[in-house]
Amino acid sequence: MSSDLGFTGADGTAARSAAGQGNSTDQPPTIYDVARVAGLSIASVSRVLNGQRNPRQETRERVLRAVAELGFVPDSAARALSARLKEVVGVVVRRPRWTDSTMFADEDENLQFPDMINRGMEIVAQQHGFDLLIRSVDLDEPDAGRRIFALARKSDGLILHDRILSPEELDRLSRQIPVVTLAGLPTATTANVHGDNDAGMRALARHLIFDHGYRTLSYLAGHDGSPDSLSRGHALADEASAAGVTLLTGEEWRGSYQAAGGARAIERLIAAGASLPRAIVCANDQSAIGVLHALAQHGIAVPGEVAVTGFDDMPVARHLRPQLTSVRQSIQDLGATAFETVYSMINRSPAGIDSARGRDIALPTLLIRRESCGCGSRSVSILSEPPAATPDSAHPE
Amino acid sequence: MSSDLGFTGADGTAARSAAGQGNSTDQPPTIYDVARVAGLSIASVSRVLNGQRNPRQETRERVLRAVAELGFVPDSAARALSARLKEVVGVVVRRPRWTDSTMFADEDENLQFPDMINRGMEIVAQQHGFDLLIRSVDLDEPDAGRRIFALARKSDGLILHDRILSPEELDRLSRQIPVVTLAGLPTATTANVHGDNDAGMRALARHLIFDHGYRTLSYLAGHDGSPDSLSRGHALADEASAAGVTLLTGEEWRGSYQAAGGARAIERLIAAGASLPRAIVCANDQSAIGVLHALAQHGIAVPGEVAVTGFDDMPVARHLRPQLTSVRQSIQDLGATAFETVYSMINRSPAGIDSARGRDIALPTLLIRRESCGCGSRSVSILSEPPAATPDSAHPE
DNA sequence: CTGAAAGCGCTTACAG
DNA sequence: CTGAAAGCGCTTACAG
Repeated sequence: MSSDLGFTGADGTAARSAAGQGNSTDQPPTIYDVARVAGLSIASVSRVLNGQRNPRQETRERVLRAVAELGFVPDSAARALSARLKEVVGVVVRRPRWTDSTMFADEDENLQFPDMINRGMEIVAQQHGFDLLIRSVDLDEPDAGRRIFALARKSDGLILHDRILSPEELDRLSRQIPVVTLAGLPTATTANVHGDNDAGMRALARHLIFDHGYRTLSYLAGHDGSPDSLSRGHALADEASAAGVTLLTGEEWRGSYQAAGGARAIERLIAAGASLPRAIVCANDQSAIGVLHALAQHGIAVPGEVAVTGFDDMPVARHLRPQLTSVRQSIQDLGATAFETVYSMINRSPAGIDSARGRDIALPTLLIRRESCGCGSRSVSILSEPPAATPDSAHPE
Repeated sequence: MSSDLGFTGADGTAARSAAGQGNSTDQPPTIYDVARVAGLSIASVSRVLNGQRNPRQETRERVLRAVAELGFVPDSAARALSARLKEVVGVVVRRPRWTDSTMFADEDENLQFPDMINRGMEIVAQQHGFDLLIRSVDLDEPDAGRRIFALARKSDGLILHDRILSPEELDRLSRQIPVVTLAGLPTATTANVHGDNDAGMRALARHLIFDHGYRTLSYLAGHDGSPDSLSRGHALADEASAAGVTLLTGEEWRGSYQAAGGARAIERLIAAGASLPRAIVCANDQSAIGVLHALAQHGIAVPGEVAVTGFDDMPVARHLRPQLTSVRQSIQDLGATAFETVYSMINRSPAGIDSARGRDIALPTLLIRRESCGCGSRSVSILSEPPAATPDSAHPE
């Protein structure tokens, strides 16, 4: 049991003298060293290690003993080359531009979103013996495309956080290697994973409209062209028009998914003398933080005068004053599911890859009512069930 | 210029029909495809691509054209195997145990520290065409050692955030592959990178003792055996004894580097009826957050009754009430330097590796005076220069 | 300057 | 069940 963990028997010298002269750098042992020590062929060593075609008990033991003695670990490059499996999934994150973060030094928080997703991936990846190769790419980079293709050649599959490739590039890439996006929409050859924006936003919209009775809303969007921002916006617009409620949108309501963008939008509106809606629905929590900040600066009471909501329910949301009403996504699940999806595509079965391709996987979202919408202490107008201050209300499926 | 970026000419069909039948999955082109299209040998293609032994202008052009047409990117596994360079550095992070984070849901913030270091690495890695393979390891994992050796076989070098390996394992590993630690102390075969704990803590200690005149201090340590925590503690003890000031330490002052640990320590002390020192010096900012929290719970004024300081100067430090006095480390530099160090060890020159081994690289730290030490608005007792509320005072070199 | 060939360290049909 | 051999896709001496 103890020697079974490997590396234990390694007195070192014996193994090392066999491996070579190495003074400052010992060459790690190869499968040939193991075969020699075990008195077997490298094929047998390989079979034992990979559990193929069950070898004789004695063979197995000799191999295992030699492996432990030498501390042998197969070289991944050789393994990858011959088995056509690198056990690596590449992850592409868009590097945050430092342009929008002067005002909120903690904007680093924003890193949390992709980082938390990656964390979810990593946990699952590990269970499958995979590692993640995370590469951040700058949108303005001239050869972002090349860098992603290069990453692809280091990986068995790719997960893309953002839209960086042109549709043509994405198409070519996803023909060569399994690709899963978190960026919004599947294509014929890629799968996509996303939070159920539609259901989450509809639940939130109904809560604001019917439970609180707000008649004027605005949508503070995320950055241009973000599919998440778009689908949230659509769902909200749909609910608003169905209920005959006014919804303000447009350029002046464009944010950046960052606190600074939300704050700036509010500052401009106030400077322009615009009158604010009864509730501001933000594309994400970060934007809402900026909005809360700007409103506080101008002494506008939240939720008394203007209600504010977020989306994502990041950990920080419950610590804001007032506590932020938001729509929870299980961020780690997003990552875990994205990984499971590429993994199923990678795993040999060309059937698997074809069944996953083109799929759009929506993960459940949950409306979390806190104070900033008007619930709790200073709730304003409740038409249906009493809104709870605790996270318990589910969205309609 | 436009076609120089690659991938542009790829009408696809021509290349693909050459590459194979592939319906759902196209095989990426290999160097053989490029050679065929260019009418040259694979050796020439390789030379052009790697800038070896300058080939004729025409040869170069033909290769480049074929590469662009096919969208060729070399397979990393094949490259790694034959060139003995993977262009990957493995990074081992200790996975945070979820035991200590019940009370502070935002303890995820703690992830920021290793994440920010990794970010610093990544930026530099990218400049050298390297990627980072980040693997988190659980201390309790029975075969943490094996997982790290396995990571080593996927990498050209390793950066270890924490102490996980036994000294023997670390020794064997670092003989096989360049290893840089961030964990505290170099060995004969590894290099270490760390913030200059000693200078930073001494500057802080002198500030508290001489500028503020505090005569009783305590050191709220980090988790057991942390070299950073130890050297900070030593420096503080040294300054305290030199100045004839009382320093409380010991088991009751042990924290965990996390907010919860700091809060718990204070709670216990108060519950035990212990009287608090004039200033509590915490091993890091997170601990200080917990301490501030606990003191506030008991209505103890900071810095009026008890001063509190941190270490690290995380972004959040300036947003606390009172703003936290701390010792700044450039966290990204820590990562960048760690990478530069492994990189220099990897880079062929056995001279390079031997000169880096055994080195202990200290990065400068900077005392940041804010409110929690007693500076600024409610400063208490100033013996020397007026402490500024802004980050400007340097530590003694 | 260029090409043919060996070799990197594995896995996996193919024989026996 | 096991071994000899081919092959994965590159790089790099070695000839020419």
